[in-house]
Amino acid sequence: MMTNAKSIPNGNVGAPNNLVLDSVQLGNRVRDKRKKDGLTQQDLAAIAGVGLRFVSELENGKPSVQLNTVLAVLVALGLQLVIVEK
Amino acid sequence: MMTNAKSIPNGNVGAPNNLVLDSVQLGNRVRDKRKKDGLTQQDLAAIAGVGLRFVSELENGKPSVQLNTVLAVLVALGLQLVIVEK
DNA sequence: GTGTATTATTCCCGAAAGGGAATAAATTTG
DNA sequence: CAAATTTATTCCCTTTCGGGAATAATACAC
Repeated sequence: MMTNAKSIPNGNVGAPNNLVLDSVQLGNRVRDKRKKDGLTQQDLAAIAGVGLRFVSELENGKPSVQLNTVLAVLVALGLQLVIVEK
Repeated sequence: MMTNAKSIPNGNVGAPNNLVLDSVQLGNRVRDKRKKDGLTQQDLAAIAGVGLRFVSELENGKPSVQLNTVLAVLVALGLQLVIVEK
């Protein structure tokens, strides 16, 4: 069942605004933005040109997703990655 | 030979400071930081716990790298990913 | 509650990631 | 320039991604 981590009725699990990032936070950001945009995983998958299964796995923090596919989803949501010095 | 993109004696190919990101820019960021830290690809690979070949491919902008492996390298370099709304 | 939409998970499977090691190519040094 | 170091690429191989489709499990209505 993929070990819960969200389940807060609200939405965003933690993380102030944007900033920092691991695969779980990435998934949460994607989910939040998708919902804010009123999209279903199916919609997003179609727009990004990826599989529905992938969107689900991504949102649930699967660590071994491929960068290009992730980027396709981010672009579809109007999100961008940035690198910062820690 | 992997289609050049760097070759500027200096270092950073473009991109103001940090910001924005696709796999090629990611590779350049990684390379720049590694050199700034005086590390060899071999060193970085060892520190990050990934293969030498992977570091080479990553720095050269291979799009289909896996997120977890990328993150391992970024962490090894003291770098972090951030998501921003475009 | 029952039914419906949304999401999570499974199966099958082809394509590819990525590790180590060896080798080639390129870059740096003396 | 030659020698040494660093980086890029190839080979072999095991593991796994990720798509589609079907199914289960949730969440959301009414």
